[in-house]
Amino acid sequence: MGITKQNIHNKKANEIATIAKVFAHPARIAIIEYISKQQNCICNDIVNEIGLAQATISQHLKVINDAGLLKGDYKGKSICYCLNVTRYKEFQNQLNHFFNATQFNCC
Amino acid sequence: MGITKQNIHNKKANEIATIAKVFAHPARIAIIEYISKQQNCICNDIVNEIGLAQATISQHLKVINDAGLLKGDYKGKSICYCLNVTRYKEFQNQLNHFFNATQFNCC
DNA sequence: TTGTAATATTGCAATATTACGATATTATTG
DNA sequence: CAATAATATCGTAATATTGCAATATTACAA
Repeated sequence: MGITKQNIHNKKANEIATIAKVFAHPARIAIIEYISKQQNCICNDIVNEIGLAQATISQHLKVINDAGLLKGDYKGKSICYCLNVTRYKEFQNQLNHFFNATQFNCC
Repeated sequence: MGITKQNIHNKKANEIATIAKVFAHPARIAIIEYISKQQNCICNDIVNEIGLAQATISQHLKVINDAGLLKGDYKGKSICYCLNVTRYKEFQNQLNHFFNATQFNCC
């Protein structure tokens, strides 16, 4: 993208964009949905479910995790990935706050 | 991205991702915020405000517009861009629906 | 510890996005 | 219609994201 200019925008705009980016790929939506439905979530199941290579799934999980949306505990040889409820709600609130702050004066 | 595999995911996942993508860049957040505050919004003002080239702003506006979020009317020599309230609320609802549908059974 | 199953990381190729200068359109004004 | 101002599009370069095979880690089990 030529030169990155994300730094010219204010902090809040960057925060919203960063949150939105996590949800901006259907594979990540599918992964989040799938995790949310499981009691014990194992990555290998995700691979079978989503239809992408293990490396790719792992990469998407990293994006979700880096955003703070995951908690992972080892259960046997697998990791049980779980959604971080607090963080998740926080994201929802921040997005709603942005939406609600938008005014419609024009036209 | 190697080969695009967005088609392997279900329709709803793609819809959410498509919506999120609009908000996944700080410049677009800034543009939306700026438009929301104006009575008469002119692109040239946006250029001065955001600090990106006119062509770049126009490109971002296209993304926002293609998502159905804009209405534009010519006022004199300028276009008055306005947010499409209905569509905007629709997006907010769809995102909230997705968030609210997420369960937290695990861990 | 050694072996094994699950997950993460690395390296690389393909595709998408971002950014901008130059140029083309468009609508208004004269 | 010609000139002008505002906006869109084109072409291209830089950067980011996505995807996967191969490989490395990791945690448990034997």
